[in-house]
Amino acid sequence: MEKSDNFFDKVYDVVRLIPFGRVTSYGAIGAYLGAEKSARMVGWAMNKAHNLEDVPAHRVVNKKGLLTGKHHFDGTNLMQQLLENEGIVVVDNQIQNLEKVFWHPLEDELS
DNA sequence: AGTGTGACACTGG
DNA sequence: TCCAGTGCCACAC
Repeated sequence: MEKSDNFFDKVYDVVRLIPFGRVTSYGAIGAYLGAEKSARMVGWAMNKAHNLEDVPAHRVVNKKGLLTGKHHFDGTNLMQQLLENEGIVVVDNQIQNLEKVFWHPLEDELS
């Protein structure tokens, strides 16, 4: 444990930094890690992350704002429910007003 | 050491 | 905007 799989660990860290009522994309996280082209890897990281309660994977969606990973959650609409619970409007597994709820990891550093 | 895979992103039609 | 194909990189076996 505590292998600190650099890549994965960073992904988890970024996801945890996602503020309430905001979402981000795999690509954005990948870019933050310096692996913009490895967006797919981010999704894989989430695959393990969804086992970790510390990582709000429901706040991570694809660039289209589509809840691609909701299929991996316990229930069926659990991911959507969680997002709606944060004030995010989701329709047909797609986030509405994505521009408004979208959060950029790098932007957080700018603070 | 090699193969398969993946919750994506991008480009072309 | 949507559909299909391609690239991409790192992990798991």
